[in-house]
Amino acid sequence: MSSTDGSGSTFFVTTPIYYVNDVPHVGHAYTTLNADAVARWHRLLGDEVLFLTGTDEHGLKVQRAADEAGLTALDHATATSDRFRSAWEMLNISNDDFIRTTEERHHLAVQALLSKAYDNGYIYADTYEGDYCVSCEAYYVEDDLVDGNCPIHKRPVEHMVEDNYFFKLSAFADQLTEWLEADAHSIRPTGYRNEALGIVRQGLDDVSISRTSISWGIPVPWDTDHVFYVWYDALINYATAAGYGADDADFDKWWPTTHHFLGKDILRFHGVYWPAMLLAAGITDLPELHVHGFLLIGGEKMSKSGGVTAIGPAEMVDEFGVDGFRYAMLRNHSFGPDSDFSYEAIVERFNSDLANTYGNLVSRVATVVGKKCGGIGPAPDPDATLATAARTAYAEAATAWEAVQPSVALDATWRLVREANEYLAENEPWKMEAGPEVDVVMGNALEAIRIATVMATPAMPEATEIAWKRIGMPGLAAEQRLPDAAVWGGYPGGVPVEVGDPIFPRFKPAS
RNA sequence: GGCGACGUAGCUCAGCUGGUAAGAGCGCUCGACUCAUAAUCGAGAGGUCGACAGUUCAAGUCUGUCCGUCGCUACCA
Repeated sequence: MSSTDGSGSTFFVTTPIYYVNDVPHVGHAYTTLNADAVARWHRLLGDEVLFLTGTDEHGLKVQRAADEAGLTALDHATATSDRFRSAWEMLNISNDDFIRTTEERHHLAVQALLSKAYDNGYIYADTYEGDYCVSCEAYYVEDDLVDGNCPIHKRPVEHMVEDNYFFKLSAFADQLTEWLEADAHSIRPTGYRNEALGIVRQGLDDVSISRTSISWGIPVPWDTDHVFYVWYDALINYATAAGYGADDADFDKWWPTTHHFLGKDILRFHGVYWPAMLLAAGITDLPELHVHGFLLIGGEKMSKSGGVTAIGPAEMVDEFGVDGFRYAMLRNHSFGPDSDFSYEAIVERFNSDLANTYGNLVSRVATVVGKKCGGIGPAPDPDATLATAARTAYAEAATAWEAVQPSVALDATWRLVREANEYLAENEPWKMEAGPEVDVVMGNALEAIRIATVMATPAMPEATEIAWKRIGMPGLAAEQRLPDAAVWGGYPGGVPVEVGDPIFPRFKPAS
């Protein structure tokens, strides 16, 4: 199940598929960046990685938005889907696949998977009558309504009577409980696993999974008057991309190593409904979930309905650069709990960690090598004291990445960078005469930079390549293979070191 | 109402199954250095670990109550 031994395991990692009616914001970026960083770490380990993101495009809300815009639902979905695609390109997201739920391959997989559940007796027809909120695309019981309005959108509900297909969620309570209790890695961090257990314990009702009132969806194959309700088509995207129903060998290869990244708001769907659907279809390998909290602004939730201004990733990238933004997002927020997002915190982080500690280290080392070593980076000393720091940093970072704690991993990585700065202060190579003594000091500093740079590539794919070239390393930092590349002594020596402009110029707020 | 999370230095947070004299980064003060991006290095100040009670030889670390903040309770990461 775990795939971090670096021996060519597979690793399938996903983000949620984002609803096309949304505009990409910092929250979407947060989930996606964490998944991306973990995907990149696994590539460093030599794992074969399949990293999936995409867009969720069915449902009445999309259809109505398209009507308003005077477009077909598909054209509208395409236009909005592209906003996510370009946002992820801008953020250097290394997804291997981008799925759209409107794609043929997805329709086939959904129909195949749910047909299987139907054949297995877990889907049945029934009539549903109730008050329906179009915005939610959900029924409400009277107790939930606020003055006859939808409690979320505060708009009138519509009374509807529908023949629906229902998923026998109630049949899976025991299996879900067993899975959650037996597998400590089923849902992490643990708090969210407990929440999922709580949901199951509170009792599971069967859920309606089809609609006759809309056509913008995936037809129910055994009754084409119906389309599947958007959530039940959406979740299946993960299976689609892994090859479900299309390529059994592919599916068998990827599915056992599935890791879903998601925010806590959709824990119910991913931690309860989705595993039950898989079980209903006879798939007993259940995914691992990595659940994170919300980014808060001034302690308040950031969302449309929360009324807090949503911030676009593009403006953050304009301010801090792609890698500055990526690093700050990963380093400032512990993966799991809610945490405060602030511009000031990013500025602090950028200046402290990137400009002062890492960027400045590269600059000062390059300059001294230029002056004392003729611009040629010397080889490190195999027994340098810094070697211990490097070993510790790698061990801690590797553990943290494995546990999906990027902030911890980067903290560990930066300890090595700080120790390199300390090492220089202790040895004062700029005071020495050119010769073997300086060479050893500078070789060690360069080696520390090399190792830290490899370890930082998941967070900063561009800047690390610049640093990699500066210190004269051939190839790409991202092409290195861990753990070997983190072993002390990999810096070859005898290669040219270039001074260049600061990689991260210190940030001065516009004000 | 139900379920849950959180409350540790000015700020953001680490502190696993209880046991060396409570930690890190940032910020602040002082000092050093001058290779470097007004960067770096060192030293220091600063906390009765939300409150109360309990369990224990021993509690941020377990139990209970309370106070405070927040979230979820079908569809916004």
